[in-house]
Amino acid sequence: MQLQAKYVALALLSKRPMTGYEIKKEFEGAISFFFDGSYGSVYPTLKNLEKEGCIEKRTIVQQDRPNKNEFSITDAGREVLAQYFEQPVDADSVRSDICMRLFFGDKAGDGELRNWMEQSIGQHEAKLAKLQNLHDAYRLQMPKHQLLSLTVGLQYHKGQRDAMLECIRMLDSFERGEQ
Amino acid sequence: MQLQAKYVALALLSKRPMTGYEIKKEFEGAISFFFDGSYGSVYPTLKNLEKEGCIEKRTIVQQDRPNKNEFSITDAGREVLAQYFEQPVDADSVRSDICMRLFFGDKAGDGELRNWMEQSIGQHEAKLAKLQNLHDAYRLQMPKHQLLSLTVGLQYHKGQRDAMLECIRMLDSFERGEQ
DNA sequence: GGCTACATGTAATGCGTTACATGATTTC
DNA sequence: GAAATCATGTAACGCATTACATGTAGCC
Repeated sequence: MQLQAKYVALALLSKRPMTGYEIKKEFEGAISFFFDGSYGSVYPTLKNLEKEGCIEKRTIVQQDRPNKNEFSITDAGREVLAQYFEQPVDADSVRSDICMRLFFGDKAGDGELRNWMEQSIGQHEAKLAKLQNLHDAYRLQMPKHQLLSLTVGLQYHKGQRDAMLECIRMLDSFERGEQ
Repeated sequence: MQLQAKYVALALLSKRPMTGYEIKKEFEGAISFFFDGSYGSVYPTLKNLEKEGCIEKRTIVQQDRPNKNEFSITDAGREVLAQYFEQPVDADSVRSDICMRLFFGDKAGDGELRNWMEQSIGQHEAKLAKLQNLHDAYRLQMPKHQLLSLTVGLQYHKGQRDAMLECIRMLDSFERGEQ
């Protein structure tokens, strides 16, 4: 059983009822470290979950804004979520373009390799800043397990940024002929 | 342009001609850190690449073994690969079941959380051992950029393992009431 | 006047997974 | 005798992505 939008949505709805729009917002916060999904995955996922009886829709009419569809989890949904948590932990899956480029970058010059690594460093630092903000802003109200998850995310981006910096140093030393 | 089986296969074939079976083997080695794919993705991918003129098939008849289909990259394929490398670096994508469980694990007991983290530690250590073996065995023959990629992979698994250990310590201190 | 936030969805397409299907040879 | 390695593929299905499509309200 792998991590998919379905379970993340269900887990969010187990805290409180939400709209698709709000779920997507959550995907962009602390969750963005371990999962990401677009509207194109959120709405179809909700539709399926509703069809399966895992969630229920309630339409909230608004005059000044577009109407909302608010979903709440059902007992069946809670059961599906519980079954997910009973499964063995699935290994993390990583897809890394930068590593692909490092691995196969024999035809790229050192300048290009360096440029790629700097792009990657920028990406990790942006995410780091985001997670750090969340951490600083909500540390005190956040349930302890959420803090644990954030810790892992912070570690990941720090570790990858540092690994890139280390690689740049390695490149430098290669250039100086210290093979 | 995201990292997909297509580009990994093309990059492997840019080094030397290979069969689908060999490509799958490569997926299980150092590449496994940044990409993974099953036979069900390898063979259809090769078929598509051939249809697009990016690779060429040569059947090698063997008497004692099943026949092989060996693929080599064409100029068109080299061009497609070069275009891939010209794109901006795509951010790494991570999907982490363990972080999902930490984030939403409010209903799980501390024992369960700990058990999950230990599973995760085991997974990272297994990968670590594999990459470390590759590193030790081929460090001297390996091109420098492949070494860089391995460095990043090692860092990742070490970092995640250590983050899990840190989380276990945090759990302990929560338990002792040091909120 | 333009951008952002709010709010929902569909259609086409692509990519990948799992399971199925086969079968010889070599090694323990 | 059993298991692993070599070797190739298909079919069904599921999940996700991208782009499209629409429209208001409030802020700068």
